[in-house]
Amino acid sequence: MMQESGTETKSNGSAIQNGASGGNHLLECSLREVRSNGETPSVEIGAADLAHLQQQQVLILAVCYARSSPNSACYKLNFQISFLQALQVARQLLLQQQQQQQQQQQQQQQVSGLKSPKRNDKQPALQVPVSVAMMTPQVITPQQMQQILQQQVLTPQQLQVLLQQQQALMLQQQQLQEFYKKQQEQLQLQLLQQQHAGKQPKEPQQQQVATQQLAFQQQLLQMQQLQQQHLLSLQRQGLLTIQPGQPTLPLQPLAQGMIPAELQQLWKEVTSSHTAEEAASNNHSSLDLSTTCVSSSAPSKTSLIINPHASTNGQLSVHTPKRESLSHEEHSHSHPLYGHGVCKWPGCEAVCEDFQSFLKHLNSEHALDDRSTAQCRVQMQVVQQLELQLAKDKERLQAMMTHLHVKSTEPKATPQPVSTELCRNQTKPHNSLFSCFPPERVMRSVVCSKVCRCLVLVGRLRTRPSSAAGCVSSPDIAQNQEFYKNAEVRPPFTYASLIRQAILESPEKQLTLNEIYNWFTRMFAYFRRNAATWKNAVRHNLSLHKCFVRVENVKGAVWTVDELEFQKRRPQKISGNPSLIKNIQTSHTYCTPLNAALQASMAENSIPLYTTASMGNPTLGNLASAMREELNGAMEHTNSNGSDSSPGRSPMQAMHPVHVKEEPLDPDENEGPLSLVTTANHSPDFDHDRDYEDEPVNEDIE
DNA sequence: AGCGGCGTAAACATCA
DNA sequence: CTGATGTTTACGCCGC
Repeated sequence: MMQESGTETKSNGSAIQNGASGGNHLLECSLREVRSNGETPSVEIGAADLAHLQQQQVLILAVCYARSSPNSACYKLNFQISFLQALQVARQLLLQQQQQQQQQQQQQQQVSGLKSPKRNDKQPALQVPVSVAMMTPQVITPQQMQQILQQQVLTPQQLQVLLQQQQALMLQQQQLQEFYKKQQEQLQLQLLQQQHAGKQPKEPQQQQVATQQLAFQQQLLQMQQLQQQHLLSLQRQGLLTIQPGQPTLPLQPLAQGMIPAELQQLWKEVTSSHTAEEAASNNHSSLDLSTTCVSSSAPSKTSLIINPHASTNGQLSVHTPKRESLSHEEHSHSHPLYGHGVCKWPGCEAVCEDFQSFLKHLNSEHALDDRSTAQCRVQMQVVQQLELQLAKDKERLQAMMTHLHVKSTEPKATPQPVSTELCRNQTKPHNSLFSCFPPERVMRSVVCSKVCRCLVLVGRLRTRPSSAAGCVSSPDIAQNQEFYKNAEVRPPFTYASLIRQAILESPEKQLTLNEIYNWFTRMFAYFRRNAATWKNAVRHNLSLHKCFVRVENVKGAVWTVDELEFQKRRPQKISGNPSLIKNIQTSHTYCTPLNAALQASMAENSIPLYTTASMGNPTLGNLASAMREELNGAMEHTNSNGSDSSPGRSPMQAMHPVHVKEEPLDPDENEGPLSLVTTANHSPDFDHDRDYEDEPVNEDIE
């Protein structure tokens, strides 16, 4: 996500830069025009002209910005910010210019016929706004980034509203711009006439221009008020957070760059809270993403604050007593973790009668510990995935509309990240394994709870798709299938179970080794790297386990599954963990794979936390929330050593008997998860499977 | 602490 | 000789 937004920022920046350079060119040309128009123009005219052109330039920048990459949600808000900043700059320019004009008029009236005094304010008037305007798209301030990040949780409806409002504002702005342009032309004409025709000021015209300027200024004021209302409206909707001490129009922090530490902090803050207050008061704390999240006890909106200097016992020290004294009534209604008398901490839902009790609950139940940290991370991933999902769905919508309304045109071939490319490939026929499922499996999955529904399909990779007419799979099912397909998260299943699944999915219930390889790489993004390692493991498992039988075939050797041996292979005991049993009972099994999946995800991301490589693929919100829910229960049993992110094995084996009882229709279920210990000698190479990349794998076609 | 399951690494053999 | 395939052993981690 960060990479994506960074790219957008970069592209937007270049777009603006182009616009800026174009604006400079325009400015120079206009200057030449003015100069070539006659005699040496007066400085006053030059300054006014410059200011005018600067304003135009700023507006051009905003328009260029607006049209640079219209697909991105980030972009829209980014543009909103830049647009308003540009407007602010334009307004300042206008006021400045009007002051100059007023001075000029006064001087002309008072000292008629005299040459205007030279001013040296030409350079500042030229340079400062331009530099500010050019800086705007290049340097994303922390506040902007926060707004951008927060904005990414918008619903499509909100985005639509935002876009409409933005367009309305742009329309008004354009009208104002035209009006102002005309006015400026008049003014120029008038001044030139004054210069050429003599030293007699023409009062009526000047008064008319002054009146127009006044009207324009009022209009601009209204415009600004409208924008402020717009911002307030956004703020009210929770789309924007404006710091109390900050001007409504975020002009001031333009010169601030975004150092990585700030980005990290912002990311954490945004993903853990909905306010920028703490960012303002804690912007000194640079931090590492590997540090743990801290559950805040502050009564402010901020629920999670990252501060490496904070004490690690959960008693947060970052919030000030002053903030503590903020009215609870004000925050109780907007605390993201409290609503309707229920703690909104993911998976908690503890009933808190009032805000005070909620705070107590928050401090006691959600203090800094392994569980809260893990939940925080999961929440971050959830947000991340939702953002990606939103972007993907928007792209889909665009493609659908394009397809339905512009049938003849070819779909745009926009450059996509590898992950997105893979996602698109899923729609190809040979990758339709997960898009269609036998109806009975779909029905069975519907019976399960939300949590389990994700896991059933994630865990037991589906069999062949039925005919096209039988494709009744719901979107979330297909999406769930796509999770491991796209996210480089280690699947929570053993090699043996995966091999078995691959073989059983084949029409002949037999696969060659290479076909097994291909199945792995096709179904799991995780297995598209470190091929030597996992392929060795596959071979090792095939040889090791008696359940895999090598059969000499005409085409060579194929591998089959001895189901009896496979069932015999695992010890079947359900012991110990009461909460595990509870989980099994309450969730109709299949939940432990989720736990393992979650932990796998965490382990995967704990080293390069939230890299695009590991998380840069869309996945399901429900899976993520399921992971959260599962974590709430599962984390209770993990040891308290936070440094150990290796999942250990969830007791899938223990669940097996229960599962068989509850779902007798399904003989193939999950087994023990893959050991998710991330070994240190994992080579960082990206050894993509050649088979996967070179040939359109389709073992299903016999 | 020991056991068993599992993943990983590696050595080795066989074969095309 | 090389690479794919298959077998085996060793080791460490983890849960029980």
